[in-house]
This record gives sequence, C-alpha cells and structure tokens, in this order.
Amino acid sequence: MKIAELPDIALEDMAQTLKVIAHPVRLEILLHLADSTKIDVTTLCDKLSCGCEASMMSHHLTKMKAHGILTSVKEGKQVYYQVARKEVLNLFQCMLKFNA
Amino acid sequence: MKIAELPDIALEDMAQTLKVIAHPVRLEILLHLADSTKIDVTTLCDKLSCGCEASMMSHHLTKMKAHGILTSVKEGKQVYYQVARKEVLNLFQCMLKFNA
DNA sequence: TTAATAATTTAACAATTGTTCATATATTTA
DNA sequence: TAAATATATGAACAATTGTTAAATTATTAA
Repeated sequence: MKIAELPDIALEDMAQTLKVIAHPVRLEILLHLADSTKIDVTTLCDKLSCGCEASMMSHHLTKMKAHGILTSVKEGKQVYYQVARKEVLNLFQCMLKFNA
Repeated sequence: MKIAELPDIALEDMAQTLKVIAHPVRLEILLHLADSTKIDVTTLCDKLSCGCEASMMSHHLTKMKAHGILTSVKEGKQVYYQVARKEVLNLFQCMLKFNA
C-alpha cells in the first residue's frame, strides 16, 4: 500500500497515541505484556527493571488505559492489565528495523 | 519473531525516537516526504496543511535530523530534506492497523 | 556591493508531561 | 469491625517540549 493512498489519517490522534507509548517505562510495560496475557500492578512492579513503585506504575497504566492501549479487569484485590490490541506490539518490530 | 526474543532493546532510545515522531506536524512532514524524494523548507511550508512558517518548520526539521530521522543537502539557497531510512514509514501502516 | 531570498538560530515564554508523596478507596483476612 | 493489602487519585512541583518573534547567516541576483 502506498503511503499517499492511506485513508484519512488523523494525525493528531496518531501523534497522541504515539506520545503515550513513547516513554521508556511504558514501553517496558508493553514489552512485558506482550508475553504474559495479563498481569497485576504489584507483579509488574516486581518484574520490570524500571524500579517503579505502585503509584507511579498505576499512573502509567491508567494513562495507557485511558488511551485505549490497555484494558483491565479487577479480580479481588488486584487489577489485571493486558494490551487492548496485539497490533501495538508491531511497533517494536517496526522500530527495531528502523534502528538496524 | 517472538517479542520476548527481540535483541536488547534500548528502550530509552526507542522512546526518544518515538517522542520526536509523535507530533502532528512532524508526522505530516514524514507523510509528505514518503512520496517526494526530497523537498525544501519553503515548499514544505506551502504544501502542508499545518500552516507552519519557515522558522517553525525549520525547528521541526532540525529536530528530526538531529535524531537521525531525516537527512538534508544544501543546493544553492535551499536545503532539501529527505527521510534517512524509509523504514520509519512502516510506522504509518503499523499505527493504522492499530487504530482500525 | 546592496538588496532580496532561504534557512537557521536564539532567547523568552507557554504548555504539556513526568514524578513524588500523601491520601483515599476497595477488598480481603484476622 | 479493625488491620492489612492492592490500587487509584490528587495536588504540588520539576522537567521537558512547543511556539513565537527577532536577529543571524548564507546565497544569489540586481
């Protein structure tokens, strides 16, 4: 598909979504969620190398959820997050190719 | 390729690159450069719908060049810009799929 | 060599994001 | 019900980005 023929692209929206994703901690979250179907906030804090505490992590997760990048389900005391659409993860392949 | 097996990803770098791209005017510039091999600053100002003046346009172009997203050549009075690696443009396909 | 054009740079300020910490709200367990 | 755990929220402040306008540099043309 030629770029010129791409259907109406809402550049503002696209920029906004990219801006939300363009943060090292949020990228690490996405990378982690790529492999585990769902994960709760505390476990994420433990597993990621960013050293985030629950509050900060929650801010990041809330932001990504608000922009439709993640979804969440509450089960008992924990809230489990997962990627809303696996397609976001293509971004990593995309960026790797770019950096190569 | 499984995400988990991606080679060392420098998340900071990736975030930084995405951040530079994540701006509506800069996306429009990239979209335009996708189809024309090279273009000078004044022409870009005329052709884009963002209404940027030369100074602002130059700021955006300089930033993208500084991050290796664009390159430029000077010919006479004008400076022509083009995308450094066509691979960045995959981002558009990527994001379209995401928004679909 | 002066004027005109093209692009860049700088500095100031506005606006948006990021971070921290204290507090609040559920939910479970003792 | 009280304490403990998990998450979220809000407000303050720091840091980064975005924008504007004026000044500057380089190149060409008169």
